[in-house]
Amino acid sequence: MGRGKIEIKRIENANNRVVTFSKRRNGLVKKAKEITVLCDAKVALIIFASNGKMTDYCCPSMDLGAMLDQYQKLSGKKLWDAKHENLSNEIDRIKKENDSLQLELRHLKGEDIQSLNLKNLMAVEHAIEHGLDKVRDHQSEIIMTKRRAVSIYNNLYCLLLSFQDGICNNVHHFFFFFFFTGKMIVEENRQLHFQLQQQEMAIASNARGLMMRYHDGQFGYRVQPIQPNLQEKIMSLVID
Amino acid sequence: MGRGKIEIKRIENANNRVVTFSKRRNGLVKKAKEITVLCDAKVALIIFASNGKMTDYCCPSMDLGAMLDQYQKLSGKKLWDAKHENLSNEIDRIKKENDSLQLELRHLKGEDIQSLNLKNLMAVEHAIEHGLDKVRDHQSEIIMTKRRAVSIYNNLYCLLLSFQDGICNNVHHFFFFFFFTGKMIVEENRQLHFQLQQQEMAIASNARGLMMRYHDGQFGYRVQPIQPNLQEKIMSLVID
DNA sequence: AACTATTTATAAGA
DNA sequence: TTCTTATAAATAGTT
Repeated sequence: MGRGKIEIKRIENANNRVVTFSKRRNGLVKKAKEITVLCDAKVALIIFASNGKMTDYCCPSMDLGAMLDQYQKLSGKKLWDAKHENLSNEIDRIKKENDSLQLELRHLKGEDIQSLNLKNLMAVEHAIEHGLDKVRDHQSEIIMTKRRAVSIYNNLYCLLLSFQDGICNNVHHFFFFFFFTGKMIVEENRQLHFQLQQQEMAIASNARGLMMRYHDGQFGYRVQPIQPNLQEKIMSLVID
Repeated sequence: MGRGKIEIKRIENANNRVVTFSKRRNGLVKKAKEITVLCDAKVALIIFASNGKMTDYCCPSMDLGAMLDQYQKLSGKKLWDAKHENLSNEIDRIKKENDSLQLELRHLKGEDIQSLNLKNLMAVEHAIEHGLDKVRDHQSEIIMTKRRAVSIYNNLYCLLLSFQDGICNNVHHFFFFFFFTGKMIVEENRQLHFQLQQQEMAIASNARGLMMRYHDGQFGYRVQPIQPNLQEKIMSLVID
């Protein structure tokens, strides 16, 4: 269809090739539109020129996504389902992991244990006991740390009192100690105040655990002032 | 291009429409192939007939998936990325859930508790204690059940002995009891045998927990034969 | 981008 | 569906 017949093979002349592409591309899209209208057909057409420029046509009655869904169904070929499948598998894998974590968690909380046999029950018990030990160790650590901090205040306060009482009358020594440790202590005081406040709240809302161990003598501690009647003053120093 | 000019509008005659579709579909595919070869173009073409039948063409130099990837890039339209994104979000959500479960689990096992304050520690401790109570309750339940089962055997065996010893000389009574309970007991015996075997394995591999409680007298139990020297015989009856 | 000689596609009929 | 054929449409080469 033209001045001369042409063989269907790559057009070597670049200019001719581009011109022919343009003409035939228009023809192709026109024919696609025509068959759509004439025959109730659904057509999707994507054309890339060799320079990368794209032209596309999709029938108005169905969007490209739906066309491609249908294509996958009818052809059995997978376009994006492969990628989807990977993600879906990942989801399944994580969900299973999740379930097993949840089951383990419930077991440790003593839930859903009806199905466990004695051996498994004992393993769970062992894990729980181990956890309980560790948690209590850490509680005791925290409390010991606080006790040590309170000690520092105790010592500092006693130093202050000994200065007031004239026991330490070397002003130089006193200020040396006071200024070099004071800054650190002010900061510590602030933190300690916060921690004690938290502890009080904790005790108020969940008194049982700590009280039990307090009475056991396991973690109980008291500030031990060098001068017995100073305890209240020291505590107010710590807390304010 | 035909015997007569036609308007580009739906062909009402169904037969003509189908014939025209067939002809034009072939023409469309042929032209798609030609432009591919002549002009180095990349073409993808999907055609659905009104009856649902599909025809497709894709240039040999690029598969449809790659064509569509390119289409998405150049057009900015999303074909499957939206679905993709949903799945990715789902994965993120589940992973977060997973992390929080894992953290809770580690806390219950006494791991990663350095960052917990005293209040949280006490909540964890409380959860652990509660779980431990439940697990031990269930252990004790299992063991009580076994003890009851062993009791039945004990009674049965004693009945048997009393018959042998002539204490119960009413054959009718004996067989009445024996046959009506025998079938049930044989089945129970089999299950009990299995459970005890498991228990032995559990004890062998994790002796500590049970032994401790055994010595505490918390769960310990013994078969109490009515005739003292029968204990070994009864146990072998139960186990074999 | 237009022109036009020619090829190609296809509508209608068989 | 396929073949035939008259005719419309597409387009290759030219301007």
